[in-house]
Amino acid sequence: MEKFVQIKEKLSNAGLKATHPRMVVFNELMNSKDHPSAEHIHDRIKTDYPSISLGSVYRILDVLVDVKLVQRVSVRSGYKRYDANMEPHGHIYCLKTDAIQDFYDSELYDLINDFFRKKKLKNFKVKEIKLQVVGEKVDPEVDVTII
Amino acid sequence: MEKFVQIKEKLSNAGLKATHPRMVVFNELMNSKDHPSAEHIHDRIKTDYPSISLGSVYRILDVLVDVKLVQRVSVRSGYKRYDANMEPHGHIYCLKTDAIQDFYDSELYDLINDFFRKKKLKNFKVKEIKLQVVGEKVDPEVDVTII
DNA sequence: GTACGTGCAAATTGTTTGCACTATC
DNA sequence: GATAGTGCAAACAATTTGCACGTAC
Repeated sequence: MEKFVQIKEKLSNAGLKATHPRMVVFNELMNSKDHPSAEHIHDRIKTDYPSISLGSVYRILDVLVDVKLVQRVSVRSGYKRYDANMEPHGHIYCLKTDAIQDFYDSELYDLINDFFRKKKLKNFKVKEIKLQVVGEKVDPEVDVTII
Repeated sequence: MEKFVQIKEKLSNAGLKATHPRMVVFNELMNSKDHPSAEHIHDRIKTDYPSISLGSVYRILDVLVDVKLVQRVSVRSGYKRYDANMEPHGHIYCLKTDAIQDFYDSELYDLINDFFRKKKLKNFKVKEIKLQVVGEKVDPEVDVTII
């Protein structure tokens, strides 16, 4: 699996065995920008790797989340969705299509971080600040863009 | 059910029949500040109203969300949680205890709203902006406070 | 009285787990 | 070769649904 060299390294660095199923799942998630669920990922990879089981996909996603190579995105939908992008960013969630799109804006992130640097939360250790913009795409086929 | 007069009115105004189960569920949620799940609510009200079924609690919460008397809060947990507070506010989520606490700060909300007034999202109609502060309580027994 | 809501139980959906086997280190 | 990971199927948990009965308007 020559094409998985970087992925292999990431897994090893995280202290995980670089197994074939893990590389395939992680690779698929890194190449997806639509924040798929475990079932989505399973569907997509089983063409190339038919023997992979859904249970393993669930287990693999759990360990990837544990070692912080991947994060979960929580939205209204009744299932968990995943994101291999670990840079600080927000999510745009479309109620109509259930689509989740990444949203970057360092200016806004600075604003929010500055805020939490001034106002402190007592009795709480902040790990992460999640920002979700909920609404509806006008044209469901097209991505949202920022002007 | 004299104590439910205001609730009765809210339901009627929303175009819903003011049934006993609906009033009991809505009342319970309004008196909870811990963002309970359907099962939590069912457990809490069945002392006073033993005949109520869990299925009905689910259905009632769904219609209350539909008419915007109640909102869903999405966090990591594997179940849906509800909030009868419809004022704009954020949520503090504790990874250790699974507790959700409301978080008000008009200054921060102004900041974020100003931001989205300037930078527009193309092809997207924003309905709501959700802010979630994820982390861990130091003392799990005590609420988080803002300084 | 009628249309909508409810209780109950069964069905569905998403996720987790136990166990025998396999592959990585 | 030891240990941790996988496939498979069964178990579980949260939520939804069909249907006969009940209740608000």
